[in-house]
Amino acid sequence: MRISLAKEDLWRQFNEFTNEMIITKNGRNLFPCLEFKVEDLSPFEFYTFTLQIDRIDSNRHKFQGGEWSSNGPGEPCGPSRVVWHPSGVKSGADWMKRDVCFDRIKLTNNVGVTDPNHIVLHSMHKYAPTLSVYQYSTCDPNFEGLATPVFQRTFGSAAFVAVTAYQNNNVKNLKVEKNKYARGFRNERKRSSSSPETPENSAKMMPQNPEEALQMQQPWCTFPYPPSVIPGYNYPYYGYGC
Amino acid sequence: MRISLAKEDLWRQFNEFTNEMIITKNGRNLFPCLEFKVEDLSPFEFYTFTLQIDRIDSNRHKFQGGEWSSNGPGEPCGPSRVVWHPSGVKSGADWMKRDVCFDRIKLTNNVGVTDPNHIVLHSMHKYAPTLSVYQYSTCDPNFEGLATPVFQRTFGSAAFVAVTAYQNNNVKNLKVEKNKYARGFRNERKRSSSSPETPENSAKMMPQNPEEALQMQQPWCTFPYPPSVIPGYNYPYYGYGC
DNA sequence: AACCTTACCACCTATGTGCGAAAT
DNA sequence: AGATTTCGCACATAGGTGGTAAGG
Repeated sequence: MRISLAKEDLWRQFNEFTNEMIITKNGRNLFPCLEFKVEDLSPFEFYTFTLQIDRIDSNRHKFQGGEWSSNGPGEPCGPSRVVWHPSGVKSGADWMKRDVCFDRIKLTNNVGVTDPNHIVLHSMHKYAPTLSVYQYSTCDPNFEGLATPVFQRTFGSAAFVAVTAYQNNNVKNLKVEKNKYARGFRNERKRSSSSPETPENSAKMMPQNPEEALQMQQPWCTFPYPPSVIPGYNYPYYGYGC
Repeated sequence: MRISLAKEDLWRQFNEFTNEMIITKNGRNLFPCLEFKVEDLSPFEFYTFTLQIDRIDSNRHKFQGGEWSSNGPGEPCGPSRVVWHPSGVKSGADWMKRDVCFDRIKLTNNVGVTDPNHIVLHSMHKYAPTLSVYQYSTCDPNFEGLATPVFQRTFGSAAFVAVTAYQNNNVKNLKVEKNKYARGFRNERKRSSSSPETPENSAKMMPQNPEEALQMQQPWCTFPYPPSVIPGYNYPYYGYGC
């Protein structure tokens, strides 16, 4: 089983500035989208994919003088919400047909939300996504018990600070440049998005060396909930609305 | 198991004029949407839903002098394309949570289409949708053999003539009035959509009496393909695209 | 001619962006 | 006083309508 973050080059560009993700009351998409390239599953075994977004340190952070630094102790970590991939239980052959994409996930700071695709985060705290893969030799719904993932990894190259407004103009410019929905802001000024505004605000969170980066792919605290395929219990509702 | 057509009142209004559905090369939505109210399934049994659109007579039709009449023999009937509901195999409890809606189906006259949600119809021929329900006591993928539906009904109140342009202004006006995407055409003229333009072009296809209508809910010719839950074979691809 | 089909169009709905003033 | 959050906004993408003129 080989699983890697898709659009890794784009993620790396954001990560070099320390990535930021907007959180709003009604929920905001991640950009880039969380998407994974999946290879070498067993074609006739069955799998489910879940994603959670874990805190990667214990601090609150601030952006000052062009760089991120600690701003005292952070909020306590609660359990991370586990989001099932909407496709539910599928064969390995089916999963490998295309990248596994969690593009319905939205980030929010509204603790009251009920939408299972919304993930509540604390602003000015650091996070990274964790992908878990569970395997079943059948999709028999009578399956009981708690599964242990056959694969689990936290992707440090997709780490970010949750914010309610962009702090680093380099990150903002790169979002405007790469996200098609922000096209309306591209030619407002002669943008210098590829050249950092201040030289010192790059590469604060992740080491440039990919080998070192791999060492960092561990969340600071996690409370994973193993998925169950018992219908109605923690079952993914990504309905096909009507 | 009780299954009925949702939005029946709206369907009835169209049916009184003889309903029409536009077909295009790239595929056109049905309006109203095919949607079914489902009650009294066994909560812990598993079900799949399929829909097909069957010819309900053997003729070609024409709209002349404000009414539909036969226009000679119709095209030969091929097998109706069976469209799985995108939710695949779900428990009765899950299915009953909301109406079962086939809103991704599109109608086309392009025989070369590959999209599994596109249904190819002949213009100027009459059709009605048939819903089939299959039941499984498990969603074990090793299940083999051809299933017999536990429920199957052709809904005559949702019958229509496939057309490339609306023939009956009463139908067109009702579509404009009821479909939110046609709002731009509502105030072009003082519309009289509720009052038929010609008195004689109503109620040609379905009897007004609900009891008689029930007798008509049989397709003229069908070639249903029972669904299989073997992955990869005729498996619904309503992906969660990315 | 008469009938039917096609391609492009204006006008909708719905939703994803960052902006910037105002509120907290 | 300063940092952070909220809200309405203009401007994008994406896609669903029937109209209309031209084509078959």
